[in-house]
Amino acid sequence: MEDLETRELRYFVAVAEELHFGRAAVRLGIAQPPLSRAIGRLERRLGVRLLDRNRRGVALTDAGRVLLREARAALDAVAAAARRTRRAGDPKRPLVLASKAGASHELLQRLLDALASEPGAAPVEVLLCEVGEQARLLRDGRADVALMHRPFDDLAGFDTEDLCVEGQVAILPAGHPLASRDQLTLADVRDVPDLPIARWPRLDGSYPDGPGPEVHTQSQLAQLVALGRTLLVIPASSRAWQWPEHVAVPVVDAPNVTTVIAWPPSSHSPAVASLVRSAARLRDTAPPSPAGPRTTRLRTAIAQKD
Amino acid sequence: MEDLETRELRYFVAVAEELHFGRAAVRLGIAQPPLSRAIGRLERRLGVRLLDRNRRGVALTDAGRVLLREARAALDAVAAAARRTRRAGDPKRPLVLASKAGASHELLQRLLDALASEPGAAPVEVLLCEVGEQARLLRDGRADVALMHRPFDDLAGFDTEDLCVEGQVAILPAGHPLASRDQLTLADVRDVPDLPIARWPRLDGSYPDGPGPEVHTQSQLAQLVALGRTLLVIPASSRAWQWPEHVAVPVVDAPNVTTVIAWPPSSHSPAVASLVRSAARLRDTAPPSPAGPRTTRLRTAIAQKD
DNA sequence: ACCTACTGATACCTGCCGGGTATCACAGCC
DNA sequence: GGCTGTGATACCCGGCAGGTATCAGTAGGT
Repeated sequence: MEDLETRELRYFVAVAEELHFGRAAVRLGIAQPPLSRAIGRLERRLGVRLLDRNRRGVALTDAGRVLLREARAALDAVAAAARRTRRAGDPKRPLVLASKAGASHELLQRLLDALASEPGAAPVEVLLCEVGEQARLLRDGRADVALMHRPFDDLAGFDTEDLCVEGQVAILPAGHPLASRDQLTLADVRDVPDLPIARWPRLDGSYPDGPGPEVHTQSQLAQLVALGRTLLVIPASSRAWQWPEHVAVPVVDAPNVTTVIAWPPSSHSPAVASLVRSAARLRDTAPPSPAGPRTTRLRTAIAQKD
Repeated sequence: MEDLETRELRYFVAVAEELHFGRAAVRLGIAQPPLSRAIGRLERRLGVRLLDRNRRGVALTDAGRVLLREARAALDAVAAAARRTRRAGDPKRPLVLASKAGASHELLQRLLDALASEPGAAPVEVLLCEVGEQARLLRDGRADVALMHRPFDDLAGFDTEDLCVEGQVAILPAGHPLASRDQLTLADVRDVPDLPIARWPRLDGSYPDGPGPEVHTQSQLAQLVALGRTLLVIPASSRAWQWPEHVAVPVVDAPNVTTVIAWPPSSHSPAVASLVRSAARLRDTAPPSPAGPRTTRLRTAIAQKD
């Protein structure tokens, strides 16, 4: 019943992701036989079958799926331990704040300004990342704190503080008929035949079925909109998407999006606590649009550049 | 930069807790020299000094304190991975529900009754534990779901759903003057000279200073109250404490206590989700105290399956 | 049916590293 | 100064991780 080693977990994750011992071994930089042995020993020690080795390839069992999820979390925790310890030893470590590239730009700007003007605040390093990447950065210790968006991002396992609430806009190619409307509903933008919703890859890299184009970066998507191939519904403050060729139209019945500041619950760092306090103070004293209370709806119709 | 092994983390935690290489080695069942080497290698790999080896013993550095906290979390995550995987392989595994012994007894009773009468529900095993133990049981995979109490328990890192809100009562020895009152305030019960508040051990086993008796189990404390040596302020539904020699008097200005059902955010198990749904349904249909203030927030955000 | 290609499992060897014993170096303390 | 107790160092040994070579089963092409 002695507990698992991280090496075994890494090996299992590699095999479970590749579903192929040979490729997994290459990825791990070892030969295939030791990998087979390690997985076999893991199954023996856990007393559970993790993989179905059928004809031509490998499939995960139910227990294997559980271990894949748990092992990823455990490996993240181990990596976070190493990273946070290294950074704790660095006397003038900056705090790392992760934010989705292009999202909540004004909020981030004001937050950084406020921190810069505060005398005792620790320096902050900003890490701009792709959609959904913040959670992993927080979990494995590469970031100390992150700006995330409810209900889009998975906030499970983090402590959070709401910062602001805003509506959503549809981003359309400028020439499209819908672009001339001054407001839309979800029904209007759902199933527009010539503007199918784009598809993002799943964790395993595969794409869901559907008519829309396949994308994996924000720039791709923004360009596809400009080309008149798809449309988006995003929070009003997202800036990276909005090209001159785009038109933003408020979607009145889309669910509101809350920008939150999130941090790992294990964090007892005073620097993180003080950053969160600064962010909350910012929210309470300087609402982004005048006359708004804490939950200001910033539905400012985005000015079309020129 | 290759990542840490769980063995190294276990070794470090042992040393950090014992603050003594020899004793830590005994606890780990190895000799002292390999332990020194392992810690030394860990420090070299992390590039950080973890321990101050001064004259006569060892002290943690700041980085060491960070690693101690992170390593415990990581080891829990690894242990949870093993436990949950084993249980996933067991076809007729019961769900494990952890609850503080003696707390929320009626709620627990009704929950179990409701589950027993539900046709498709998985069997539930109840794990009664000491104060504050639920969080660790959830974190390291020994429990799937737990009843916890805000603001007493640390809910950081778990998903929760509120179940009920209740006031608090003071538990007094029957003969005491205060016991004849029909209600009290916090000012009444604070600093009663002959009934000082009891002291619980900290994580490291030491006790805070103060006049009250030292306790580490609920039964001890209940008996001390019966003996007229201390008093308690606890949620009204806590039953384990209430002996015939006790009198419970409502404390009108004590903060309300919310009983919540909590589960690890990684849990995508449909069995856990259905149990939480049952608990929420129970709350919404059969309030524990008629006309009592209760929260009817149904925020079913349970992730469904993998 | 054959052969072939490709899969993961097995056999066996080797070198490294984790763990053991013996000892050292250093500090406090009678 | 010796004594005691600490962690570090030196050195040896055995087990296990990792390598190569090979086997074994299955799908597919002919």
